[in-house]
Amino acid sequence: MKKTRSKPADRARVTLDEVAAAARVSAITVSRALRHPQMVSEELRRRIDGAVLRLGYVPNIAASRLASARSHAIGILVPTLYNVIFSEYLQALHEVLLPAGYQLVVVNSRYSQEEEEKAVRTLLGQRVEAMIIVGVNHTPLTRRMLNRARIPVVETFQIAHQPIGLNIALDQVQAGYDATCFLLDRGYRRIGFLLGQRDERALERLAGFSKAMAERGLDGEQLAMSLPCPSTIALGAQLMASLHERKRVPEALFCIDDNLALGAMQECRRLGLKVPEDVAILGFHDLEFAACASPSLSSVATRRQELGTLAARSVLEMLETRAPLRRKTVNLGYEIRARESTASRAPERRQAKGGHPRRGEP
Amino acid sequence: MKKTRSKPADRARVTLDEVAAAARVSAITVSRALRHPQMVSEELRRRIDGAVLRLGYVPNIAASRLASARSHAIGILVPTLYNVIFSEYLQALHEVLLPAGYQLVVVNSRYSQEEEEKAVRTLLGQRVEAMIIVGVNHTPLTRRMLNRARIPVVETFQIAHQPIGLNIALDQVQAGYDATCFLLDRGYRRIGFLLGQRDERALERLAGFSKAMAERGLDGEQLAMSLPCPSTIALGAQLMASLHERKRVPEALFCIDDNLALGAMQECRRLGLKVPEDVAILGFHDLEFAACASPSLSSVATRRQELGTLAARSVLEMLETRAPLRRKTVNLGYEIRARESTASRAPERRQAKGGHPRRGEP
DNA sequence: CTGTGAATTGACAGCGCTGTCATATTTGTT
DNA sequence: AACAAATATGACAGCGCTGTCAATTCACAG
Repeated sequence: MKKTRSKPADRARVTLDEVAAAARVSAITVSRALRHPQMVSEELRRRIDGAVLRLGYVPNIAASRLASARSHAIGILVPTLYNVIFSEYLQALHEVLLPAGYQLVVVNSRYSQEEEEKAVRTLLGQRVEAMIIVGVNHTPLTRRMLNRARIPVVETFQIAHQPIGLNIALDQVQAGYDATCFLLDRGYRRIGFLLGQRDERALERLAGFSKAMAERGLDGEQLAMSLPCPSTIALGAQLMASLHERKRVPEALFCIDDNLALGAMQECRRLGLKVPEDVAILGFHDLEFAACASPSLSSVATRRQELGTLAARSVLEMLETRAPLRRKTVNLGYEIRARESTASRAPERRQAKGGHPRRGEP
Repeated sequence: MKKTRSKPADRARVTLDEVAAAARVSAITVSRALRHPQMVSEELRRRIDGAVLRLGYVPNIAASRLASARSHAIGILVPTLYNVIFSEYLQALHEVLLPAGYQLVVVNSRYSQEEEEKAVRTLLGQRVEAMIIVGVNHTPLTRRMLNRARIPVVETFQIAHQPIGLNIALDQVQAGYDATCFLLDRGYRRIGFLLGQRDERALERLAGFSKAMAERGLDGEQLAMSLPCPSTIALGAQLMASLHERKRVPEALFCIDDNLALGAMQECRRLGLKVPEDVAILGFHDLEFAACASPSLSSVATRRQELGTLAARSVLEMLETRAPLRRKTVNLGYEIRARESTASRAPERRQAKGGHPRRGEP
């Protein structure tokens, strides 16, 4: 068989050629036997499989990618792995994309556009065949690279004003607005807002909150309280404690997510504050524990698994039809789930409309 | 410059050659300018950087890996992404390995040895330079592949009886045993055990629990209750509800992790059961919310970030010193944190029996 | 002006695999 | 029996980059 493969025990790295030699066939036949078994005769297939097993051959993916100009990889960009939201979303992506024969390359950008840019460069360098990204705000260079790559790009979780490709999202600003109105409609006026780090999605929800408050002549920004930490149950407790300490416990608390909400609720119990009588609490995302918390936690249910599933399916479709540049926004919406933690305050005084511009400040 | 690069607008994929042509230098110089800028004169570097930017060049990593026989990638295997434990662990790995110039390829095996085998094959195919794996039980083929690969291998989270390479862990059986003794020492006798899916680590802790119970002539297995689901707060609530329904609420409950514990605690509140008076509850892992729960949750603190950090640092060291085959077990231990949820039942009778030595510390 | 060594730059040959097309080999058809 | 069609296998080139080593340039001492 052609040029004898050299290296004696070079690297313990068995190559296709060596397998071919062992099976007394050509390299290309081994390649075929592995990728398209039905194209090779039973006899050779057995010989080849035997040699593969015996030698412990593992194909070199770099070589394969280079030769075939196909990476079978899809780039996934998330801000952090340390958040159930994205775990669920990733899970959904896995579920659709792996069975379809794609490999996922997951990178976290740690909430930084600069890291995102680096990650995009890396992923494109790997010649990923598509890219699914959380978020819509990128550096100019990131946008340029993505546009030039001519691969399917999906931006998720936020509505894009200028989508690069497909955009599958929920309207975070509107969700923040609606959730706030939900509280306002139930008679709450002094409404606080709790958040952890001020990432894009948090800021959009906050903007919605502020807008709703402003419309009633209330100052939202003033009542927002944050610490630059991942939003955890412990942080919720801490923020609540801090509110209490400063005697700024509001009538209702809109938390950036259910973790903060649950933490706040637990701290309330500790402080002897009743939920919802003393403080109503509204979360976001409707995480698994919201419904079973005690009192059960009102929340804004989002469909992040569907976000993932839909993003993945769309990518698959675009990859098949080779129509990468579809620009379109799909809004998956959300749903406010009223539970015990936000029972109505006053006997429905929502028609009082104009509202009192009473500032929430003590 | 040499052989004119062909393709007109072939794939919008700019190659090194094209950059080289644009900058009027040789390809190898461009390669150097990008990888070792200090080896190239100021003048050329500027020209090259300009061309790179202008053309939007992104290096083809497959080609680079093939040519250099270095992947700069490290394979990471976890059973699931949907568990904070592993998120924290991954975070730690990222923190050490990325700054060192390595790329992480994270694969989840979904708690299946078969999937793990496939994943190992994939990762070795990518010629990862090291492998960090959660768990110690693998298929024979997986073990063989890992042994043959001659790369640093680290198994984590469980003590390996036959480590492939390095083993960084805590003794899960011992932890389960000690935690159970902790409850027994506080006077609890009817102790239940709650778990979700029966993964390796859960089973080891359960084994420790059963052993401790058996030593006192109590039947542990009988009191274990599980459902094959990821262990979540909601599942904890569900299991607790089910226990209550069947009138099998024990004196104390050892939960496989803090999620189940918190869920159980919340359900207790709902059912009007007092913690710890009616049921004591002990969790595992000391997740972020344990200390701030109300009542605060006793738990067995594990050091999964350190697991990650240590694993990553060791890999780095092995990669540098090229001493891949070190076989060794490092036991990081654990610590039982007694909080409100397991106040002593009887007036301190723990010294009654000198008890079982061995704190978790190595 | 020449020699020396350091600093730059380039030529060349693959890395291990797959796409393409050519070459057997077998089977079926008239 | 002769040929077409289908099937199975192989030869070859090259994917885009980097390791190696040679060639060139330059500064400076002798």
